[in-house]
Amino acid sequence: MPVTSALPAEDQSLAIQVADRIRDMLIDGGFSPREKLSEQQISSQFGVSRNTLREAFRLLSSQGLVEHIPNRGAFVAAPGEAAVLDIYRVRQVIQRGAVIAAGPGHPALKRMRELVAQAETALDLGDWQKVGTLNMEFHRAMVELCDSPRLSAWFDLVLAELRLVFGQLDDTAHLHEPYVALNKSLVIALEAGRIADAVTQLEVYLLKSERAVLAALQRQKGQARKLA
Amino acid sequence: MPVTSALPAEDQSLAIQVADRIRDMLIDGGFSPREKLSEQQISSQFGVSRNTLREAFRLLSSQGLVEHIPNRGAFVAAPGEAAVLDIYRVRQVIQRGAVIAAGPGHPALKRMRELVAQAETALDLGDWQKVGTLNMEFHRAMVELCDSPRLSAWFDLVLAELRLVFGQLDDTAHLHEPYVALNKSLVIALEAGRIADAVTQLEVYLLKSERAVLAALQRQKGQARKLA
DNA sequence: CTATTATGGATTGTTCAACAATATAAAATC
DNA sequence: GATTTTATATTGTTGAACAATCCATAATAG
Repeated sequence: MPVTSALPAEDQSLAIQVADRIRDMLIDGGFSPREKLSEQQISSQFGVSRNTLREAFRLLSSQGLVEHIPNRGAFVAAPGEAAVLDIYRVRQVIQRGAVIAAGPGHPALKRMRELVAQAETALDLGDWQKVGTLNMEFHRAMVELCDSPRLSAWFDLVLAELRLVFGQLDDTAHLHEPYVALNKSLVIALEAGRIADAVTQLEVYLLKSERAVLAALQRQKGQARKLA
Repeated sequence: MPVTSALPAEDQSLAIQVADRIRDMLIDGGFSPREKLSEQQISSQFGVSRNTLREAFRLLSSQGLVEHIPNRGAFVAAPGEAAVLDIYRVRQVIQRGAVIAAGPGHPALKRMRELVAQAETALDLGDWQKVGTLNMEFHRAMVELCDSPRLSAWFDLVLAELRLVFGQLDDTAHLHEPYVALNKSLVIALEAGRIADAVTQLEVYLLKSERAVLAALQRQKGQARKLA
């Protein structure tokens, strides 16, 4: 699930390798939401120099995964409601474009079908983690319908940011569960060439998903307040 | 015309300031297309250290304006046909989304109208340079119809890359000339709420523009061959 | 006791100098 | 003339240093 540079990690700049590793840790909760990323600590932890680490921070900051405050340092980004609203606005535009661009025999479409199937089995097994990743993969594949490397690459970044939001939540377990069926229905519509139908379904999907994420975020905020 | 960080250049990290300056030079032709950007030379030229310059390169490289080849250094990106095709595919998706999202009283719409008016006067004066910038501003404003900071910011980067293509061309003079009228027509359709009409016009616009750019790029390639 | 102002310590921002690793150019060999 | 070898320059990365800035604590004034 790139976001991370495609190359085999070797013969890539150290800074990029480090950025990839940190990104992974950010996404699967290796850091706390607003945690400060100390240059000294992390550079020694990763065994690289401060300069190299700073290059990595620059990348992550330009991707919205860490917030860089001048003279204060780098912090784990904690996207709030505004960010979620914005991200779903982006998804609305781009994924609608993807659905409209969907040709019937497109390879990405086949991949979407496969991913739905895998998600269904994962759902039966109760492997929520996997359902989540597969759902993300599904939407990544959808954007590939556009056949635009730039669009796909950037959408990856947006999804990474969204995953950062998920990381802030406690009860991510059933967050993706209701959507497997919707995804399947969407694929069927696309394969049948019922574009207008698919667009409607997508809009419904995104709206539902957005609300669920916002609600979960609200709950989280409430709990955080209680603790303080 | 941001792409460049919004802040007043002061109290921003030096690396970002440098990146902004280099970006400006890249866009208005301060460097040749495939020119090598020597760390030593440029760092001394800008009066910053190599480390700081490298941070700037990382940013520009992640924005597609310079190509970073491991152990070889940074080069001015020279987007080719593939990049142009991709960029226009992106524009198709995003700007179509923008037009669809256009509410009648949206401030961005007002700005679009103003920009068209300014472009018309610039056209009369034969100020091609200005016509070009205003055209870019027009499309930037169009994307603001989405009310999405992320989308706008990223679209800026894509436009910057496109401007880099223009920088490779010799005869950019009349490249934007035919489009002022189309822009005006588009605004009128939007203000009248004729969305479907506007979408069609946009598609026509983008197709024409894409073809013109590709043709100019082809010519350029031919000339380059002749010289070699 | 509260509010404000010093003060000291820690972290970031930036530079410099060094060295290893890699690529480019030139020279030497066949 | 083609290939290998040698030299040279450039990048990749590190470590140490210092100025600038922030933060928390202590000192001071009211």
